[in-house]
Amino acid sequence: MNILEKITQNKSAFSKSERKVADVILENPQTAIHSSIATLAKMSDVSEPTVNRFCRRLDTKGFPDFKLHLAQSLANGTPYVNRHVEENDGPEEYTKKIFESTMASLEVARQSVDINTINRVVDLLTQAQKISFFGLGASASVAHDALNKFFRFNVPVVYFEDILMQRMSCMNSCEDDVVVLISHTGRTKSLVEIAHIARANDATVVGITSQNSPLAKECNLVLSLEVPEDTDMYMPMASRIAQLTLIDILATGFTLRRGGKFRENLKRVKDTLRGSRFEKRTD
Amino acid sequence: MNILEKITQNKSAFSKSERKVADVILENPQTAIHSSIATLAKMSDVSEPTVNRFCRRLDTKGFPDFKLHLAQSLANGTPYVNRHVEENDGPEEYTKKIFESTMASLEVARQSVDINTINRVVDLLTQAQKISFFGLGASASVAHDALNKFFRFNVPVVYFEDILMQRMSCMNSCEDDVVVLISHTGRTKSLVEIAHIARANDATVVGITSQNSPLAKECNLVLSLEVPEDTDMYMPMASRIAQLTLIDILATGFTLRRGGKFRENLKRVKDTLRGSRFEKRTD
DNA sequence: CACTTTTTGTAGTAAAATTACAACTTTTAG
DNA sequence: CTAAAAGTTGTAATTTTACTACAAAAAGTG
Repeated sequence: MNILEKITQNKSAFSKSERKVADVILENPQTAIHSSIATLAKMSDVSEPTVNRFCRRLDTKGFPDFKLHLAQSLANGTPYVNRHVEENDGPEEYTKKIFESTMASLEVARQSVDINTINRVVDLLTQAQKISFFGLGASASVAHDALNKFFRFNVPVVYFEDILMQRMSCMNSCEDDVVVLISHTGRTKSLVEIAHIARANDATVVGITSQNSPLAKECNLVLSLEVPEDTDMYMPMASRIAQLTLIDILATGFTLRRGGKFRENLKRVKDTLRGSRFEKRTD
Repeated sequence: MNILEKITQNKSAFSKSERKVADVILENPQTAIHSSIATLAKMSDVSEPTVNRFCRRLDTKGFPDFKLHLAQSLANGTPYVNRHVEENDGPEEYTKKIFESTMASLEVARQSVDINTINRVVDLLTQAQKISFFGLGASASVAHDALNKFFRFNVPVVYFEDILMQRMSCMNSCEDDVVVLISHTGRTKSLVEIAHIARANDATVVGITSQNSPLAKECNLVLSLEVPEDTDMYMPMASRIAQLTLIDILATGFTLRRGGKFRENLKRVKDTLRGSRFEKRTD
């Protein structure tokens, strides 16, 4: 239980002054653990007992105990909380916030992902005759990335941006074909339709989408990623990073399943790129 | 600096009573962090100042500070490390490793990134007449993603996969145009050439690449990301996640620079997508 | 607007940690 | 072997820190 996340979660349940304390701590947790209750109270512009009450509200025994929890959270490797970028943030602030939010989202994604489903999807992919990756909008670039990875495996892999091409491709799919559909919301109509078409043609449909969405319901298997999306910017950010990481995991699972010989093959694929590059100076 | 290891190491340098304290703490560190100096002194059968001196000898400010260090050491050590996937890893292991490696890489990227350059690139982008994003191979999907983001800003934005199209586009570029080139290695020949062409036509060239690479040398500005790439799989993984995060940062900086009215516009862009989606049930 | 409930701060109290100093060991040089 | 020096340890006083009780203020509620 990361106490920093706990603070952000319970933030709405706090009182006005308690929220002041929360803000100061989230802003600079490293300072917080090295401060006394008096200095922290002054920094937050509240009284000492308020700080104490704040600690108790987080199910700690008191201020020293709270500091211990905080210290552990910081050491835990997850000092990352999803904090929204604000109007007046300078480059330093928003850079920091975006990096941290991304890492926090990855942590959440990691915990929400189902290992068994991953294993089954890897199974399917290794046995597939043809693999298709489709996504629209922001998820298109994720599908694009998946193409780039699986293409190296010398498996027939398909990727289209055009929804008509996607439809036609699915129409021609058959058993032993795997169609991977990527959508954060899982509510993009044409993608749901594609899922339907693919299944009607006996292909196996895997969704990288959110649970219980219309798309998820059309899929044979769902790799759900419950990532809190930063909606302030009206752009998908954290969700597609999580999706990409999932693609990495599937690709890795794929290569591992194929064994050592297969990986030598991958090395050869990479080596053919050498001609297109400037040599690395070996100094 | 794990303090528990430090204790075992320095044990020989301790005095007799200090060693008693060390033993008690090593025996049961979990109890130690929840004890006061008095109880710990009693447990170790020494006086309170001895415990205090013991703490100081470990380069801590005193007993409370020592407890903080101890708490951090007990909190699972350092979880986010770049650990390579191995031959016999099961789904659980490689999933965990990939998530953690990705997060570790983001942490490294965050520290290596230069805020000033980000700020200057954001400056350039906001003032650009036309913005181009080009990348090849794995970086193509990053450029693709950038297109998706900047396209929403109602700025002329260009993206091509085809190197000939890329060349022609750069050939037609002029002052006030910004060309963003993405390449992990910075040694892809055709991308270096494109950089050269763009600069010859007075466009500003921004590289998202590694420092001191041939590409970096051709650029006006370089956003360098020193990310340790997992080469075991012969595929770019962590590097492109870092690149994408950088794109998020640039996009965010862009919107912030444009101010609040602009962001309402973004919301409208997002709202137009609604027709293409199934309604979210509000239950 | 009077009442209750919640929130917040003040002042006093208790506890914990630190310091100064003295007593006790251990070491070492003659 | 012993006396001075250096190092170690504990006692007691001091300071810092955290907590509690209670009252004032603010926010809800009928």
